[in-house]
Amino acid sequence: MPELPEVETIVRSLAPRLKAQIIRTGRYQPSRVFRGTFPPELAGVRVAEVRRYGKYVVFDLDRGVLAVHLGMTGKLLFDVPANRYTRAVWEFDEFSLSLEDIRQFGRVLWGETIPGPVAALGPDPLEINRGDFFRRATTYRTAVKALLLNQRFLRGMGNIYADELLFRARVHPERRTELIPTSVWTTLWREMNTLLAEAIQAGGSSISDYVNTAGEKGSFQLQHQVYAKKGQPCRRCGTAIQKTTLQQRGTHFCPRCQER
DNA sequence: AGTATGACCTGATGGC
DNA sequence: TGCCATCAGGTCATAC
Repeated sequence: MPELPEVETIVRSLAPRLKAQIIRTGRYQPSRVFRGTFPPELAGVRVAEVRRYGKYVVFDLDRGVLAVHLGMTGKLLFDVPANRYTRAVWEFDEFSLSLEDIRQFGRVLWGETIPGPVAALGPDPLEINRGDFFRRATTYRTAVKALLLNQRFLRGMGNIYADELLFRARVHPERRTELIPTSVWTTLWREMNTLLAEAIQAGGSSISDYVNTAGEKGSFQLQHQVYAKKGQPCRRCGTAIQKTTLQQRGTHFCPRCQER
């Protein structure tokens, strides 16, 4: 479910409440989310920081690091009753924090330092400069959308924002990276920054059921120009938006504005 | 080594 | 109403 702007929104609502709080209990329902390894006993351990790392919500504890990926359907919610999709509950003095995840594509990782799979991710899209973006991008030979979805290239872009970015930059999703000129990489970098900033500003995109920890929906879906707009007229040229499949992901674009 | 392809889960939706 | 196929914001293991 959540991509960078949604996770950023979640982290911003989690951090003020959790910072300096002490975990009293952690309870875990056996599920795929844990990949066979549960976190150790965390009772009495203090939360130092909560931050976003790509699409992960990272809890820096006084002892160890808890990293939560929400997958497609994961939610972190305060003070909700348990249900069949509750995978983890952390109790604090004044409130509880629950992880719900219907499809179990999310994951909970623990490490004494940042867990390996998290550390292996590429730079943050909002922190990388133009030169590094260009240098990293041009080391790959693939369809540009596949590059944007590759978390080792950059951490945090997902299907919605890849499609929206490529529309803004007027680049066809299947365009080969080795054929993209420097000027277009510059455009992609610039548009990526404004797109993600605007999406964060709007609290992310709520397509069906995404909500932040306060139960509030984001509103950036109102600003989508191609995602889930199949058949609707392009906002720039009026041509019907097309939907295809690329790497088994629904891919939306304007066939006129985004030529191969 | 880098890239493409199923696999993993459950629920919602749409066509017949 | 029921059944079946398809789709969904993501990664991961395996096959070329």
